[in-house]
Amino acid sequence: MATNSKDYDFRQIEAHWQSFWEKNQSFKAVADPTRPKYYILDMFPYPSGAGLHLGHCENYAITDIMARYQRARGRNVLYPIGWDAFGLPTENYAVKTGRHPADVTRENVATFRRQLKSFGVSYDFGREVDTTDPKYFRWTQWIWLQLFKRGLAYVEEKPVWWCPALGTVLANEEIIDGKSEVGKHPVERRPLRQWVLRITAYADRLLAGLPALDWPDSTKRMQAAWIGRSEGSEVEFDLEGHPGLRLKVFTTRVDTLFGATYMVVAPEHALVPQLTLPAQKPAVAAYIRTAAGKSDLERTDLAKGKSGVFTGAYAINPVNGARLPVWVADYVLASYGTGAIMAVPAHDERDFEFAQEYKLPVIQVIAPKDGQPVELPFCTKGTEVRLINSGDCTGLTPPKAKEQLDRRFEGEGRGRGAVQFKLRDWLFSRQRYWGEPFPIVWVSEEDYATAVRLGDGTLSTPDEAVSCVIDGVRRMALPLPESALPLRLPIVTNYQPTGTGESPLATITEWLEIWYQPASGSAVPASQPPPGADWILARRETNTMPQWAGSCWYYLRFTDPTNDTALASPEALGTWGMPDIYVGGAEHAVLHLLYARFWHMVLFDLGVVPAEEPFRRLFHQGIILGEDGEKMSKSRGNVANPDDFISSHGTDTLRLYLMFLGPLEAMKPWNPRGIEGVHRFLQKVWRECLDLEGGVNPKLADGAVDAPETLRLLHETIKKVSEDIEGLRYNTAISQMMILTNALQKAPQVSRGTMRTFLQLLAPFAPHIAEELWARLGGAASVMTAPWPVHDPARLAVTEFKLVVQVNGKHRGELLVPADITEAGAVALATANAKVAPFLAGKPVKRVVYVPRKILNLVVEVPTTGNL
RNA sequence: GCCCGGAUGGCGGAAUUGGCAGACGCAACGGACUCAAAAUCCGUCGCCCUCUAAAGGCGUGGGGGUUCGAGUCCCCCUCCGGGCACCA
Repeated sequence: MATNSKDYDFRQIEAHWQSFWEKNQSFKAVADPTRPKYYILDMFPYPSGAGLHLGHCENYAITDIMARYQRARGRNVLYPIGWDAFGLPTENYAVKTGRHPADVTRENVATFRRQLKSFGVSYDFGREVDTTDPKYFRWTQWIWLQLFKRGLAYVEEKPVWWCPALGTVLANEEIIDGKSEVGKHPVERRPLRQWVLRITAYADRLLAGLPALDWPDSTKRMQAAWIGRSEGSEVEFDLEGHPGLRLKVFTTRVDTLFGATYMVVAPEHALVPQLTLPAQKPAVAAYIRTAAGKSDLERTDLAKGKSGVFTGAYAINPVNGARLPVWVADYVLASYGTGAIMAVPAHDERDFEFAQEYKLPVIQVIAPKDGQPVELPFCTKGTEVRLINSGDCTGLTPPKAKEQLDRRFEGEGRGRGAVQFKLRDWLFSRQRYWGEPFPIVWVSEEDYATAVRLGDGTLSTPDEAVSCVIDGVRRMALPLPESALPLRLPIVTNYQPTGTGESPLATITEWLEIWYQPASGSAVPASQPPPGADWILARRETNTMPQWAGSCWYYLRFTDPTNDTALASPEALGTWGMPDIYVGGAEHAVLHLLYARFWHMVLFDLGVVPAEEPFRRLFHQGIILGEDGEKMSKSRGNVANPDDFISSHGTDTLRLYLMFLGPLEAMKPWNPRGIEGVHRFLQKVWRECLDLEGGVNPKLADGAVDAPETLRLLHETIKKVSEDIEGLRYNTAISQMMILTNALQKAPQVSRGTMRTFLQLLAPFAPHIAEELWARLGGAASVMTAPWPVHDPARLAVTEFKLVVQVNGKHRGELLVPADITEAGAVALATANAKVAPFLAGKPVKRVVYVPRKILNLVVEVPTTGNL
């Protein structure tokens, strides 16, 4: 079964075992109710033309080691891989070359698959999924229909980030410092019709689920901050001269209401036109125009200072009747809260800055309990401060005052306690070709009503129809019947952006303008005669879904990748469930992980998945930097290519070295010289197993026995390697294996069993050499099928230990003492010790600190002589 | 500005609950083997003082503290990395 190479010929050996695994389908995951399952997931790779880089290798080595370990532990492991293949780079490449993105994708995937196999990763390639495969995106579209049906998808004409250079709309997260993340092009605002998902409806649950997750704390904190839950109050202010009209604000400091000296509304606030006095109209209009033209970067640039303009209107403070001038200023965001605030400059830094700029009054209403004067703005709240100058609230603590005011306003129908979130709804469309088409058509109101009536509940229509105005006509979004999925992309010959903001799909008239049969979802071009009476004129949606869509649920598909009646069967979901561990970069801490949790919760509510949270345990591997300590990038020329190392040192060496570099979660620089060290380690393992002719090393002869120290070290190593794999501390597991190897090398003889046990420990990390040596030492079948060794606690027992003796906390000597020595016995030995005694001479021992098995610290009087 | 994480030999790192700082590896140096080199093996390898050694002193970014004892805990500061950034 093994090769016959005399020396460590890793090229031959690695190829041999890779084909062995392939032939034996060693990694095929088959449901098996007799064994506990273990589902290991990598973050979904985008198959770029550049191929696998070291970051991928790090990620996949981590999970592969876990997968091989869990298999050896008897778990039924599901360890799949697939391709998040929609997306901009491929489309951009197609634009440049005129080739179909699907062809480009196929080639890139083939490269990735070949590289992964040469890396020796134990994926079940039989379960590959590809987001661009209609069999897959059929279910992406299906999930979207469920969101649509539940009223979680809607259309809005909204100003979005438009990048002229890319010819596309970008999401906020794709813009870094006011430039496109891809290519660093300038961006501008442009209103376009967009699909939006109502993720805010799940804000509370997305936040509430976080604490129970076994995720890095920093990631949980980032998600919590992104969701941004904030408790406060809503208060409605009457407006002078506008009976019946009220201005509603959200504030977290309703307790400072007596200190409000003006109001601010966002430039986009709906009441601005109504409130602005004729004399102020030109100034306000000019201000709003300027604000609209500003980029988010300019608007949020804190260094620029605050600007605003007075509308001429006054609001009335409900607690004291004070007249509060209403200003328009862009430091108040239309998209948060009610888009309007009460300004309390004494107790808010932003309001204070604005009040200084425009000479508005500042009234202090919060003071320290002890009445000490403070510098304004004074933003402290809590129970150490009291209200002043606040009418009947004077003397209360802020929490008490909030309670009292909320209750009072609720009684008056003018306010209430309220919660706001920073989280915004999710902009879920792109004006691109290479994405999932939306499974809806736009139809007239009459046709919509008829279709819904005849559909009799079979269509996934929401309670409240989604509509928009296209070319001046009101159109309704009519979902395709589920039986008509997938809705495929039409073949186009030109992938260029239209430049109007619409996707290239808008130029395919034959596909776009159709006669449509609502019951079947069938379509023919509108240029032809209608096939029947129940066919209606319709227009397709030209937006496509963003890349996030396919990656929101792929982990479910892996459990049942070829199912064509459901996204996955309940049985498959029952067998494999959710990933037991999910490994990928921290750059996805917020968006991908939040979006996927959102979809998952919706699917949970639908009864499709059995758990509310998709990813119970999450791990982020650290970034591998270039040799220069900078991020690897082509422009810096510091990119290390995994293929080079695989051909020069073998994949076992590369895997082992990547894992040995340092803690898996740490950011660490790549040092190509260090790879020699682990390569030498594997060479040494080879030599300890085999002689120069490739036969079994004579020191492993039948009847060879291990020294007791060797056995103890072996069991220590079993324990440490097992625990370190579980805890993802691979670097220390590897050093422990090196320590054992060094000891085996020095031992005159080693039992065959000990060596084989060691090879089992090595196998998850360096599987090819472990298989080879295991077979050459007479191991049965494959090393992977041997059950994982278990350490024997009795072997770890020691009869003696080294006791460190300190005097006044300083290391003064060490003694080899029996394991069961008493404190008195230890003190007696220590005081008699030649190294320790001089430090005790003539000084009585004041105190003895004895930590069994560790240290003995004798505390004596320190002579307090004046001179040193 | 706010919230996190980090700083240990020439280098990557170890020390998981306060108990021998520097495991393991790289680099370097000395030796063995060799005609020679590579490979391999044996050894040295934090800094200072010292002819060498013995012995000692100092030492985990800086300063202070708690403790018999601090890389580890507390307070202050510096630098590096990540995230958020007018969210009322």
